[in-house]
Amino acid sequence: MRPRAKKPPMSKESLLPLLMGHVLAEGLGQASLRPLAKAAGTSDRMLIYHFGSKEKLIADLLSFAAGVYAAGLEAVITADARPATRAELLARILEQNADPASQPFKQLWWEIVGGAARDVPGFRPAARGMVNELLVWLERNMPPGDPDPAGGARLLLTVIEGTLMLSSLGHEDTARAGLLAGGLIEA
Amino acid sequence: MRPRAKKPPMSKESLLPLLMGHVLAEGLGQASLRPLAKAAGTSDRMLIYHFGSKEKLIADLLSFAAGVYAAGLEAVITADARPATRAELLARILEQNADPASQPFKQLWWEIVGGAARDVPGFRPAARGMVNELLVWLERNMPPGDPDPAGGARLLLTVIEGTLMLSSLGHEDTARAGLLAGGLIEA
DNA sequence: CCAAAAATGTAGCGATTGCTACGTGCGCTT
DNA sequence: AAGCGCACGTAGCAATCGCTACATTTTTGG
Repeated sequence: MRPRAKKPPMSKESLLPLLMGHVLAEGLGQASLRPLAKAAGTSDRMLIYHFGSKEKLIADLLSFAAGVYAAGLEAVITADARPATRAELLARILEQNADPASQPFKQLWWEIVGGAARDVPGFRPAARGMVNELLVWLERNMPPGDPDPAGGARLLLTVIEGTLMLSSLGHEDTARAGLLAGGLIEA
Repeated sequence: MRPRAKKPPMSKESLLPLLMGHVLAEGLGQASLRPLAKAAGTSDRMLIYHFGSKEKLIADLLSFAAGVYAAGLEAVITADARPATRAELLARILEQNADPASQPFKQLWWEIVGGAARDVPGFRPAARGMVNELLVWLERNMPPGDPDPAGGARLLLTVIEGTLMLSSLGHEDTARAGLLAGGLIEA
């Protein structure tokens, strides 16, 4: 028998992971239809056919990325025991974030933030969705007996995002020194 | 006398402010040569003539923007008296930053961060230059008698950047709640 | 089994991209 | 005055952009 071509009909759902792979690797700004299509094994013609327009495609892609991000957080939740202090929780997140494997996602994140700041059509809901996801995750995973879980989660969220940004610029040591000085992590 | 045409020969220095105006208004991603040229009252031809290539133009533009940012910080330095506590200093900066007039610059900032994270040719030095500028400014303006000015400045830098990002997404209240819970600002 | 509908390939359109080839006027030196 | 080089305008090129018209195949429903 000759090698079977992929028969399962392509759909938004089957395309989105491939498209996101290309965007993670190449960036959102350089994502034009033809390269995207090639990465997904199709043609620009079919991308428009399935998504209607590039704008809708990007919007779908961003909300898909938000879902992937949320799923990643859930995976961390059940992975290991809950940290006993805020400092431990913060350290764990930052450590996970320092993983080079999460760098493409960080790069994508800044493009999303930039788009959201300029109110590009699908960007703000995606960005807000992701930080909300992180916020409720933090709130649920605050150390037991924390005096102010809601406020503490918001504090951690803020310093996490700040550290994220500084580390994207190669300023991770600066952020770390600040967190140490603030007693937010321990040496 | 008939209306005088502009005679002073155009140069990088005279073009950069106009180019930056366009970039602040329209964004770095949409900055192609012809619109940029129109905003500066020239042609794409002359932009290439003066800057050599678009890449060099963008690099020059970013370092120019970094200079403008630094000058803005210096202006704040001499503007009023030094805050007496970290909380006051932080509050003052965040207040200045909440000014809608600084929003275009924030929008540009995320595009610079995104480019730096992806290591696009002129972006990382510009981004690092700006956060360094802010860092030394903070260090110089820490309240007198602060127990750890260096660490405190780095702590403030981190929470400032985090707050900046959250506020760009419309999450300023979340950041504020976090800073309150952390005792970094006062109600 | 046959027709309607859904899915896909091919080709191309008009616009925009960064950049260049070429010509021209203008001021400066010798 | 003759030459020369800088500063600029005009025109255009090859590549790419998002998208569409049209033809064709594949799937599905009665």
